[in-house]
Amino acid sequence: MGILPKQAGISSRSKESDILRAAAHLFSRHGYHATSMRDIAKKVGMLPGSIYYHYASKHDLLYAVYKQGVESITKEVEAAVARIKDPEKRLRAACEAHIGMLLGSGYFAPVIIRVRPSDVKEIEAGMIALREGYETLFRDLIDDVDLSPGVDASYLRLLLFGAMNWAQTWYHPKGDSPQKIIEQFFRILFPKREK
Amino acid sequence: MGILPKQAGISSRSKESDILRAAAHLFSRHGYHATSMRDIAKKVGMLPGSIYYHYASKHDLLYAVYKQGVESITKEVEAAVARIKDPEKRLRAACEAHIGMLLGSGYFAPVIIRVRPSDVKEIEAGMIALREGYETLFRDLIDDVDLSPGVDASYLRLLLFGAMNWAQTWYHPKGDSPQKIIEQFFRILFPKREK
DNA sequence: ATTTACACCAAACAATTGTTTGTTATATCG
DNA sequence: CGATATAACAAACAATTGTTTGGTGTAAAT
Repeated sequence: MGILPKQAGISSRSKESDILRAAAHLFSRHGYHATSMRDIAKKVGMLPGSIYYHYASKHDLLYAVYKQGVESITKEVEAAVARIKDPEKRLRAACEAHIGMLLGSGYFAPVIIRVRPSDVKEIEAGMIALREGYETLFRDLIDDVDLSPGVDASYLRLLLFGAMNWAQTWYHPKGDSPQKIIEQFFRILFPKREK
Repeated sequence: MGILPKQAGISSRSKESDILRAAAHLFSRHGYHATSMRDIAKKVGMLPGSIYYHYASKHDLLYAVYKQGVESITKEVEAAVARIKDPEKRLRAACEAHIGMLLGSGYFAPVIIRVRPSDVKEIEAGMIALREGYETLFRDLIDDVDLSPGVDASYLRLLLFGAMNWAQTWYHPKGDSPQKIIEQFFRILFPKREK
């Protein structure tokens, strides 16, 4: 014991990442409770019990997916914000990245919206912690924006978050793109005076 | 041990409405798949199989709950809007009613947000139809409002709906009241010029 | 060549799921 | 009263759930 597992070559010796991807796909599409371990195993092409070699339980697997979802969307938002100075443009770039991750082709980020922490009590606290860490990003971004008098920053964040996250329920790839959606939202929230 | 005394008289004719209420409560709190027929039966104080005397299946029961949820929130919104002439005030009253029903003490309306049509394919079409009928209400209300140039009415509706519905995930009774929430939202969306 | 650790298979486990069947108690009505 | 409809119980059903256990093949390490 004590020897770290050798990473032998690049070959796909383990299906761990496939399991994670398949789980993310199914969790994001059908939710946690409507997805069975057999569904996941079938998608990967292995037997249900084999998943337990990599993950101790179903909610452990969800937590791994959820964590990767938060990390990926965090990374994307931070990258989008970098190099931009103007606070409002920073917020807008962050929103474009956020909604892009939620509505895009990836499967991990959508899970953090689709699956509610209260759905899985065993890991509820952990999910909330991850989600709050991510939301802090937006808290900071909004704090830097010059808001109209009387506008509460917290409520602006909740409004914006709600609008974006809810898009998951009505968005269709054939409709407007995520960027177009944010453009429309910002046209409403930050109207530019005629020049 | 208690053999319940037979209650002669008007009171307990049928437990159908109790079933509906219990189902609404559990569906709104835990979602559809995380709620079992046994959970519902237990809450009502009857055996699981007895539910099937009143409802043919679990998704039939959900549909009944969902329908009553839509009907109740529709009724409340229409009542709130009546007698008000000013389009913006009408929209605001509607929103207050909407979010009041979602965050209030009732259990039916929250179900239409908590349970997604895609969660239950057997009744997906029916749920979508009900939901769209309700959203038409807001479509009409927003159409009457004088919007800033460049603001798309559809996107305003989606933004508003998203913000309100998402409140279900962060609202806490100890925090601001539903009315206060709408006040903040409207302060952001419809800023009043200084007079 | 033998051992060892890895990654999975094969099969079962107990528990829970939605649902069905047959029966029974009660209230209403002719 | 007896007949009938209502509304529930009691018990089981087959299927599915998350999970466990022991075995197996393979590739690397000794």
